[in-house]
Amino acid sequence: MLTSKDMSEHCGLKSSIIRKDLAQFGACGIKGQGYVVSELTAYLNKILGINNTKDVVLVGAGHLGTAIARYPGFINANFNFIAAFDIDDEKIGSSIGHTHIYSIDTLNKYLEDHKIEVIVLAVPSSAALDIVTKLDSRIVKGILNFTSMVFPGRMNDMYIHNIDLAKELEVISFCMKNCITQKSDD
Amino acid sequence: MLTSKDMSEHCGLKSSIIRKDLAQFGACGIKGQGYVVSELTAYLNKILGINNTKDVVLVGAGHLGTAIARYPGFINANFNFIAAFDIDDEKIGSSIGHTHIYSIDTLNKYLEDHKIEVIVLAVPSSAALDIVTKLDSRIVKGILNFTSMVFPGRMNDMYIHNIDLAKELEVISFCMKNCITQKSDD
DNA sequence: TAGATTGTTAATCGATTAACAATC
DNA sequence: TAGATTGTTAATCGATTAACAATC
Repeated sequence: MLTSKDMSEHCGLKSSIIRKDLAQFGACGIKGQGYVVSELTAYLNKILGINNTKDVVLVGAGHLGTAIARYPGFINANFNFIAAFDIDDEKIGSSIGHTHIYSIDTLNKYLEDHKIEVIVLAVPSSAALDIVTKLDSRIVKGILNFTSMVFPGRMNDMYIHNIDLAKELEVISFCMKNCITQKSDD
Repeated sequence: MLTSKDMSEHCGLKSSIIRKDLAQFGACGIKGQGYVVSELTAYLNKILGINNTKDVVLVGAGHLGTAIARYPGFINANFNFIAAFDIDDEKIGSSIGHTHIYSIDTLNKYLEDHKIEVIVLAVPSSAALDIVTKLDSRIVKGILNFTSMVFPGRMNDMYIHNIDLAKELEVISFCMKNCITQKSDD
């Protein structure tokens, strides 16, 4: 059991807005008590669309791709790297943990056969555009783009979420310079 | 020369707010003309505190650390990985590009000797807390934390910016589920 | 019942926008 | 000068907050 006040203390928001937002999504607290943790997490996962395990595919098995596939947070968020793809013959046939590495030439067929909706792109930026344009947007609906190539947020009917690691260092730099207390986003 | 309208078309914000925000920071456009690109970038870099090259140190030279040090965006943002530190004897003595890898035991002395204000943390989460608590907060002012260990936004007098790669996949998942058009953040 | 905390309202606050005088 | 776009104002919009009746 968790109250809105508990949550507010953890994340630096006022308790009233936590109650309001949860109510907005229809989450059901118990008056005088708070929120049942198990119900709440299930509810939030459902809102985020991660209530059941989702298979995703890694494209690019270099250092960044390997780090991503091994990143512990993805497992907690119910994401499963079902396969990886690379252009390098040395890597094809090997594995990152339980994730097998296939030839990039077989990517589109794999996506179609396994109905993969989300891919994680960690190839050199020079290769990014070519891969993205060849994707079948009837199959792939979302791309998490770790390359420094910037794509529009939406292309065809695919969501593309651009991650810019350097931007985050700029945030720190700005905060240090201006003595801003960052909102902790626990 | 760039107008607020040009910028608004690129990033999906209204031109009025671009003018307002730039004016707020004191950036100086030319009425009837727009903004001189070179002046504007210099100004924005100054605001972000990245107008001159800043040396940062990488802690953890595994896959993630290596990928980060090689990430092209950091160079553009004037960040220079002056050194890397790892616990693994195999890695110590070798390099990632021009970044030499030293023993983690020498980290704090190095930070002090070189007056390094920002470190990038890419060690296993189990090692994160120990490293952070041993840092000298009179020297280090900012930490970019790529581990899945979550730190408060501020500790002692150090800014800690937590990066959660998995969170980004949740964002995509949510957008796909709710057919939200993401704000592109070019 | 008494105590506690939700869900919701109404009030406040801040951020976004449209519009336009200033001026290059 | 005529055309264009800034910087800024005043109006709008939405998000945050405090407060409290409802109720577990």
